[in-house]
Amino acid sequence: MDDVNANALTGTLAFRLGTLGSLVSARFAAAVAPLGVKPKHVGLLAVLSTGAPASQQELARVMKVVPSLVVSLADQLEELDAIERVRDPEDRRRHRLSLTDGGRDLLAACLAAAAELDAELTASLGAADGEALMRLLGVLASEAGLPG
Amino acid sequence: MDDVNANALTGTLAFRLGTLGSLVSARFAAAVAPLGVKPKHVGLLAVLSTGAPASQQELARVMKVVPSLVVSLADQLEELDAIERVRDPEDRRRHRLSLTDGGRDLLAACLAAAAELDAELTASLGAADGEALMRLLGVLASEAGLPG
DNA sequence: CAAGAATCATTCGAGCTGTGAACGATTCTG
DNA sequence: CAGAATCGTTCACAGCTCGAATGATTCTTG
Repeated sequence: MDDVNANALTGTLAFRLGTLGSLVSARFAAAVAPLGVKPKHVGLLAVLSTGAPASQQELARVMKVVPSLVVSLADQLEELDAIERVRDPEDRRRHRLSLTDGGRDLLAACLAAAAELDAELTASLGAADGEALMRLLGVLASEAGLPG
Repeated sequence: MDDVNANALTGTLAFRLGTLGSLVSARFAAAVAPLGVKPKHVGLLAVLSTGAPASQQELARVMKVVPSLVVSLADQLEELDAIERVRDPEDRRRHRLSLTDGGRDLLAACLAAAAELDAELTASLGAADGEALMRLLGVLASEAGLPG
């Protein structure tokens, strides 16, 4: 009945990280979909929530995506009245993106969804193991040059 | 110079799992690309390496993908002489897929690549933490119904 | 100050993945 | 034996991301 299929691949750290990562990403995407956004949008909002308004180039660099992708993400977030996009008066090539109040609310809702997902994940682990996992992933992430 | 950007999202377990997962997946894909295969191919080979020849439906079910995707994966692996695809004499609708010797070699090479990637990952963690991470991810995976 | 190089945002086309719907062949059911 | 169900296959399609080309603006440099 159950598929107990452990093979040489599944015993690999890379495999477990990869499959769990894509599973968790899918679950997070499903959780924020009712809010009208996708994970990349949330990432953009989260970056904007720290510090001053940023140009799209900065966003692209921090998020490790191509600038043209930031355009469409920002378009859609602007459509939702979640961000404001104004020309930078000091350099009129740039756009200064900043969160609106609605954007802050939207981000908060997305973070709540992430927190709930975290709770579900750590529920099967226990508090101590949950924090241990956070710490280990943090080491790996910073080692890889990722935020965290 | 460095982007020290920790925001409310990056402190989330879901975010770290997601980003690390996609990073590791990309690295694994790059590692096996010279062998002419992609991660999904390796997954198929790995499933075939355990137990008897399987039908494509079984593969699709275990790998959690749609049967039509198994068709193209099997096509390409057959092209590489990594698997054999013969009609099941007992049910001539089915195909029985099995590894060839070359397929076993190919899988071994892919597993070696995965092991090397694992070594790189755990290098920054130390042996004890590396095993702890494996264990925690294993719990999460089996909790989620994934192989592992 | 003028001309060319560089930078920013935008648009557009392309590639790659994976999906779902239709189809023919085969087997099961009653 | 007739119809339903199953297997594999094909094909068109949507989603996501990237890269090149473009226009606007600013910087550089002679």
